[in-house]
Amino acid sequence: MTVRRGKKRANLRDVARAAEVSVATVSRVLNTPDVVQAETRRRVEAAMAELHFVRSAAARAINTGRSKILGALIPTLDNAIFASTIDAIESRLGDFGLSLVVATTGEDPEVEARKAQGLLDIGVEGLFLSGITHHDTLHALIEHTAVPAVVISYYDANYHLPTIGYDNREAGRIALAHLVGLGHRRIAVVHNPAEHNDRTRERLAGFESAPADVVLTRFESALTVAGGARAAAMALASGAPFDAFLCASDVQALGVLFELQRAGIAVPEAVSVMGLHDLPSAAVTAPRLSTVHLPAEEMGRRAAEAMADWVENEVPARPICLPTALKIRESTRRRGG
Amino acid sequence: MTVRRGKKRANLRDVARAAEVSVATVSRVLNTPDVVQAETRRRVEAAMAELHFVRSAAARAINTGRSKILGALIPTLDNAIFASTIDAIESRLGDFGLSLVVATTGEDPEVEARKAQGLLDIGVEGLFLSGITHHDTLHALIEHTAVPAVVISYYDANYHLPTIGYDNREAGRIALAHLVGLGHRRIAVVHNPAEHNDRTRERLAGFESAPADVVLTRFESALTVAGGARAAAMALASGAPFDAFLCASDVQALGVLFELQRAGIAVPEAVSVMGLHDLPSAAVTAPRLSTVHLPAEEMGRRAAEAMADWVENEVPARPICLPTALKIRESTRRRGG
DNA sequence: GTGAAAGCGCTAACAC
DNA sequence: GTGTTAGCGCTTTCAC
Repeated sequence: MTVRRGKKRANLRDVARAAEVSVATVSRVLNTPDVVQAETRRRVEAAMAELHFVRSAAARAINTGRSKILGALIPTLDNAIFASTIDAIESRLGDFGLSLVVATTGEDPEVEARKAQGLLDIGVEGLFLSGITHHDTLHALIEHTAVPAVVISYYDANYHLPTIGYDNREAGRIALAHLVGLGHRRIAVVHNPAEHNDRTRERLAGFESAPADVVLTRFESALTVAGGARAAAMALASGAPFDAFLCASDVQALGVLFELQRAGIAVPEAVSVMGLHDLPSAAVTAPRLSTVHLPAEEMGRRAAEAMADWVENEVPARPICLPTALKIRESTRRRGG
Repeated sequence: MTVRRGKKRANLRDVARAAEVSVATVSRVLNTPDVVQAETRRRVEAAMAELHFVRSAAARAINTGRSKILGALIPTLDNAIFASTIDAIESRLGDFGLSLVVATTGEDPEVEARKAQGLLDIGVEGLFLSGITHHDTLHALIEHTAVPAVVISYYDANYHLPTIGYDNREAGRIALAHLVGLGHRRIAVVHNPAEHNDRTRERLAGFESAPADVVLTRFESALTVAGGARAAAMALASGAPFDAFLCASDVQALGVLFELQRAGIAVPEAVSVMGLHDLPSAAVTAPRLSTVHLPAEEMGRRAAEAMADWVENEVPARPICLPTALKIRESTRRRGG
């Protein structure tokens, strides 16, 4: 069934007829205007305006083999973590005339594989993936369709797909080292479930670089502000004394900050709190959050550029490792200092 | 598995040839499987699997006139405000086999109009718009193309496009009334620029419902946590005494909370802080934020459903006004109480 | 139940 | 510079 909404819209032939030229000429003013005589072009443009002509993306795509649409698979949008990256990807892609459709996976590999199929069904030319942990089906899909795919938020030069991100383990190490350097020994580690999340797994591995006299106690909860608060409450309820809270993400660190304040525990006087990510709001909390900066925005931009180069010029993306940086603010202090 | 030579992927004809049937039959097993004889269908399905057949969305779209893609124009993704709504839209749309491509406008009407054109160029079947303030070009575009468009985050039954949202002015009124009912008279209003933002404008209008003896002083800054903090700092620096901070959005309220804490001003003992939106984290702050709940998620769901009904069954969306609700938590208290 | 064939709206040779 | 025309991959009558 062909759906006709209101007045059927004008097509190339209609414009050609109105401008008294051939469809080829109309197509030319659309694609290579400078090759058309000025006067002819003017007539065609007038006709297009008159008829409110909008070229059919589908027909265009079927001929060029290009949809100009890319797909991104991310765990969730409802969380500041991916927002700035997606924002950067979308914005940079726009500079190349490319669009982005984002699909959320809820961190479920099966959902991810299913949505990837859906993305391919609508004709995306390339895929942005988060991390390297994926369902076999997705891997097979990428291999069979040979669709350009780049991994973000993770760096591993040896992965079979190009990774454009940062070294999560190193970031974890830096955060841990900062705390240890401050003399903290009894550390509460707050993190989200790592089962399907390799970024978290790597950060936790980085935390494990602690010297033998440092005691790490893990508290796991959801990757939300509320989750962080809950984890802090669990740590407090455990009765164990902690010098510092080390969070696998700023989002949870925010929750930890709130919960400690609620409990009347002064940060950083009584306990230090360390984040990891450097969300925009991390610089504004009270106290301002010490954290490890992750170049989320630049990563998005670089990933978009690499993808554009891939789909436009057939240059496959290459791994990029972006540097992270320690941000010492107010939420961490020398033990007993 | 047969590896195809060249980069060309299998098409209907290839599958038909492999299964020794006609393209029509292959098309049938794709669209109306039950009308095909079981054995034939089995052969076709085997051939499709063997060739890793993926039907071309473009070719499909050109025939059906349907792209199954919708577009959303939102100010930004880098801000919790739209995230849950977009998340809900995307998710609900998925239930109807529809995809979403989101474009960010940075709250610039010209950018919005340009991106809307871009969305139409890639063939979206419908548009989600934020608020009712748009560039003339966009209005003209919507009228000429007759593309289904629904407005979210706003409610106005008389607007020429269906609005699915809430009454921002009423929400503002509720927030203000709560503060006034608590005995507050000197109120610092923290808000983002309202120039291109009718939601904000309406909320401010709601604030103006204050009795004559209430004094409202406005502090404008960016719609971010940092912006809220900055506005609070300005209010504090002004030297004027305030009973309460009334924020046009929770995002800014978070910043206000942080700044007040930094300044050593107890909330709600010394001053009340009122938000508007009820972000997930509002329930976790210290103190927990009193606010007016905006049904962001339900709005996204309802908007998606209305849009699906529109593009699938040609029933135009109708305005929906979702109720807001006062959430009294810990950040507001009776004056001197 | 299945096949043949006519398009859908556009691009890209190739001709003039 | 411009026109003619053959497809692109699929859906959809309409025969059989």
